[in-house]
Amino acid sequence: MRILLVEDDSALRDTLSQALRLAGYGVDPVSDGRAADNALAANIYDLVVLDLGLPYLDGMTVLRRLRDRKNRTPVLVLTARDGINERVQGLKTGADDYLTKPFALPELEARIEALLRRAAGGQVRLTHGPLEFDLDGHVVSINGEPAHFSVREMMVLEVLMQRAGQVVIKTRLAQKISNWDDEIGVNTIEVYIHRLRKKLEPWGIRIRTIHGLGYLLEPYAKI
Amino acid sequence: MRILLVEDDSALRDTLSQALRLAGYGVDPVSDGRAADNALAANIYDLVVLDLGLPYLDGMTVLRRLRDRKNRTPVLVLTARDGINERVQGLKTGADDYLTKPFALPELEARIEALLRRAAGGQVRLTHGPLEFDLDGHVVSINGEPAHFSVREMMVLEVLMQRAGQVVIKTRLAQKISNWDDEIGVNTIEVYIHRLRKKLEPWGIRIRTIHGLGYLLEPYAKI
DNA sequence: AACAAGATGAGAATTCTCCTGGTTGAGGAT
DNA sequence: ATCCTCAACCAGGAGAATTCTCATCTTGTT
Repeated sequence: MRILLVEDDSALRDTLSQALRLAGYGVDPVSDGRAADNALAANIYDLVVLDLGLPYLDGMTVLRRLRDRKNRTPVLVLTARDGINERVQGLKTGADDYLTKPFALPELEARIEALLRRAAGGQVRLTHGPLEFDLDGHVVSINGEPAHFSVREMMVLEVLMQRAGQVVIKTRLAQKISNWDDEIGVNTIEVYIHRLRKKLEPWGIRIRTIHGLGYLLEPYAKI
Repeated sequence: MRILLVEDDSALRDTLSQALRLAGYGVDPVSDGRAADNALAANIYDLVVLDLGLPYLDGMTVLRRLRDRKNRTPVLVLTARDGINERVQGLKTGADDYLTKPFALPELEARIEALLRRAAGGQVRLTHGPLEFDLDGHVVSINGEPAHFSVREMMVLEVLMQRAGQVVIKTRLAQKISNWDDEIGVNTIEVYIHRLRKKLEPWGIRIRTIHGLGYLLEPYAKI
């Protein structure tokens, strides 16, 4: 799997490319829009991670030029926290997903995986009784009815579902969900668990507390 | 199991190496990045505990150099909570786990165990007749039914099961359970043994007392 | 028998969880 | 711009569960 990484901040570029290599991808890091455009014209990539604020040639332009060449390579856009409009514009222009900085590295990896899966035609669903979680589309549904869950709620739920029947330690949950520059308190996790319970218990899906350790998604049993 | 401990604060280094030795690991403590780099080039370790703020050679660099040598030894990174962005960006890079200071010693030990298990491949299940203990998932079940055990009860049970049929000295149990600083009385162990017996004897699982020494999980025999 | 070691039940001390409510900040609507 | 809504996060206190000690009783050893 070959990824083109377009990011002008050199520290971040190094960090990301090393992380992605460790995750098993082949990474070509470039630092400006012109280099990205050239690389995309000359090579075939499985995915592009594209920062928007770039020297020489704007990220948005790179994306537009790519799509103009009828190239459907998945593109994951990185935007600054306050680049609200950019995001909307990016999705319109043909980005497949976006992530606002700062983001948690695991989340980037998760989204990359999801995009690659989608591109490969695969669809990944976690199910637990009447509960379904479409990781690609970030959609949760119960009994086929789409249900509303916030981003954080989904993150917690995803971890719990992936380890259903096993204890997930609270600090581990906190780490999975935190951004990379500050960790959230464990109390926050408790609040999300509380909210998830409110939404899930009416459907017979229970999250058990393991005192002193964490939480566990109980195996589903019909009532 | 051989652990390289890289920590420049001498007090913490001593504390940790002592604790890890008590937990049964072979520990090589070093105090700076250069020493760590040399040690890693010359020896094979099962795990590295790596502080990031180091003299002579930065912890992040040690890690990168290690990975550049295609060395996959698990690395657990320790970071200061206030050592904000600079390192925190890179710390998730190539580290297998990380822990922010200050941390509780039991948590460090738990994560070390988890990393070693993961490196050894696969999940660990202890079984003893109808009793099953999934260490990673922290789930104990009897005859397939999940059973409720408190954290401390699990700790004692784990040691007993790992050395089933052999005598476990009481102080070893006490030390497995004790926290950072304060030791607990021997009677406390007796209480937990008592509780375990109450839960296990109905299923024909017996813990024998070896007077003056400790306890022993009897080989399981059907009734 | 006399002493030491262990078992046991009860409860105090400690730790953990749950939940309410409030602050902040982003994004959308007016 | 300004207001509004909603998500994210944290603080704090009531209540719950666990941990651990103590006092007492039982068992084992010499």
